[in-house]
Amino acid sequence: MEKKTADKPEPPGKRINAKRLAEDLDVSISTISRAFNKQAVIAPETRSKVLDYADRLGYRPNPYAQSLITQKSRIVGIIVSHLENPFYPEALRGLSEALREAGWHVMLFTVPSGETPDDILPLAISYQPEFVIVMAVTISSRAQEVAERAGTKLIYFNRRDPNSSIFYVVCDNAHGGGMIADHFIDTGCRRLAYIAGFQNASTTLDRWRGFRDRCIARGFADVWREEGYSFSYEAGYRAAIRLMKRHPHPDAVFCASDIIALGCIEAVRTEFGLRVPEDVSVAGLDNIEMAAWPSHSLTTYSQPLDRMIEASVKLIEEISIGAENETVAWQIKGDIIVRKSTRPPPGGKRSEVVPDSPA
Amino acid sequence: MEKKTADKPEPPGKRINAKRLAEDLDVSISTISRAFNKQAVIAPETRSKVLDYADRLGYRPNPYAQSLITQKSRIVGIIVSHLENPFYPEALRGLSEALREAGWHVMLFTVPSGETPDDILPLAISYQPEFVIVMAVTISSRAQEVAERAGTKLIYFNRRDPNSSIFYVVCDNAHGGGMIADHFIDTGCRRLAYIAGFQNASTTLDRWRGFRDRCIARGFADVWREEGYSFSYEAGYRAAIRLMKRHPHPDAVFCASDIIALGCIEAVRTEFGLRVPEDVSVAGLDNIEMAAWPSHSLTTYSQPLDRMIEASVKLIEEISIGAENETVAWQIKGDIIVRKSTRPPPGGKRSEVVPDSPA
DNA sequence: TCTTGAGGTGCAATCGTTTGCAGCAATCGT
DNA sequence: ACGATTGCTGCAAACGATTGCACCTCAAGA
Repeated sequence: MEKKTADKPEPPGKRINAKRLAEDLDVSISTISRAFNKQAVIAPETRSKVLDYADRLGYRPNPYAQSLITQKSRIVGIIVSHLENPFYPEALRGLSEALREAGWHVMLFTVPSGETPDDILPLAISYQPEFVIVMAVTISSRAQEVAERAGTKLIYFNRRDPNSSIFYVVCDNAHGGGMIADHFIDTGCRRLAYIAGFQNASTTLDRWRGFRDRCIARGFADVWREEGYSFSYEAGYRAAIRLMKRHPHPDAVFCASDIIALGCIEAVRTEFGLRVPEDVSVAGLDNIEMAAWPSHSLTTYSQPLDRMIEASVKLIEEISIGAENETVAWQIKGDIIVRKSTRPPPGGKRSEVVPDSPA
Repeated sequence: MEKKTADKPEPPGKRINAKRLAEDLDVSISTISRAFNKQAVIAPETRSKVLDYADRLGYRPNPYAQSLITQKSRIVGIIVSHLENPFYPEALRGLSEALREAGWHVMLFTVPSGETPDDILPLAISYQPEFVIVMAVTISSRAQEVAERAGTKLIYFNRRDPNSSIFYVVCDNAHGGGMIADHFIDTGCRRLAYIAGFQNASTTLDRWRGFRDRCIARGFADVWREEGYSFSYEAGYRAAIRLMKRHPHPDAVFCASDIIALGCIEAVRTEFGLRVPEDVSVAGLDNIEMAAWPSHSLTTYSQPLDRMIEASVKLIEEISIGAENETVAWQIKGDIIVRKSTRPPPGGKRSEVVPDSPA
């Protein structure tokens, strides 16, 4: 048997693999494999010998071979449909980083306008991710079956579907709606209105429910509702125009998202010549970064993004190691953030006194 | 040999594979494979028989086995570092959709603040994507070698590195700078300034070069330059404050990106009580969606995103099929879009007369 | 001295495809 | 009528890892 000296010159071509390392180091392929596997039994000095040499050669175990044999991909797919709403890039970034830290790879699937998540899901599962996070509208039950058959688990992020058993992570939207209602009423607003997003989105519904219920509870039974049909600046702009044509027009508008609220404010100002907040208070929900810009200074209810992300990753990790999980849903409370798009409280105090100038 | 009837009841467990189909249909595994491979020779009726049955069972070839044997992953990694700049979500969405249509899967890698693309690249190539699109700062030459050794090709998007041979796709930033300079000068501005982004980014440099050169060519030799240090609203806000403290203060500011321009406008208005565009013209470059909002109505130079994306995908496809490609770089011209953040031309005409109200 | 066990390593089967090559039946030209 | 061609299909060897099992060595205990 020919004795090999380690670190022999690169034979041309041929991607380097475990076999190559094994030959060079006079060990078996199994040993190479075990050196890379944390819980495998292997002599410490053997492991470091392998790892060092692998490092010099730039060797890493082939992920496809690994996935093939272990039936695990360490891939999480993310389906996102509305990147034009700044909340989603923020969420996407956070999720991507947190998943990466937890050792997952992220595969991205955007939903083109005109298509539904249902259309994309088959594609998303075609690479057999272990999980798919759906940051979008809901998935039909038929599509859910397809995913299940493929062995892919679905998780909703910022969505929930009361009719399905899909795990979800959301902020407490109803609580948010309630807080905004309180704030409006506490600051003397009386003609209250809501601008909705997508009609059937759980976010639209929950925020509306929380808002309206609190209004009713405090004696304001007829809250106006205007459909926005989507979560976008344009939607807010147009819905606000329709809404403000009422007589009397509302003096407080809760928008189903920050980006809707920004469109709403703009319409109120330019189309009706009204002042915000003197004539109309406007609040959103999300607390996107833009909301803090001085030009907007939007009162809003913050989605606790960090904790939502943390919960999502935790959920994935637990399901992944097979812990039969009783917590199928996370609903996390956020905080109201009062800025200058709503009337100041009677006392004149604001929760954020600083004029939000960039630090 | 036992005769199998097609469509037998699901044996429990066991992900279904080509072998299973082959047995059920009394053909070989090769035939199953060929049915899915467009250019394989196979009798049309055999193919449709296989495909139909596969469809009923929900079978799809295992991508890991495919990648393993073919040494191709059909995966494109995208490294993006600044999702808070709305240009990148827009670009990301477009790229993601175009790549998907071309049959590629997209793996997303975000660069956490405090880390560089160099830190992320090893991770990005660990899943052996065939390409990695870098929408971020530049990659060191050491990291480039690592990628090359792993067989992954790098492509810059909206970046270029004159010192490397990495393929890139950018818009004609220098042309953009020149167009803005012309516009400023044509509309009577005389004290011209530039707010930079990241100091060493090619975008910062090229836009500056185009802008300054044209200014000089037209007789305005001393163009002021203020560092922004990053492409963000806050950076623009702060840089504008420093810039406007000059005496005399500038009457036209070209910002290295739209998002910087928005911050700049806000600072000019709130910190100095000046009017835009009456006292100061402000222009950006990118033409992000927000730039068209009535509240901003930003004059800018549009990045031809669609064509840049098209070029990127074409580049990838061509390299992928081994066409030795002479076009290693795409530099695509955009258009100036005059809105209301800059003084109107003497004639009073604007290229966009419509007040940009959401359609 | 012999047995036992622990620690470490190698063998070989396996994951689910692709693809060059060989084989075989049917068709064609002469 | 017969060899050549064409059109399909199957065989079997990869691809590059993981892992249960067997085996070997050496130290400790009896």
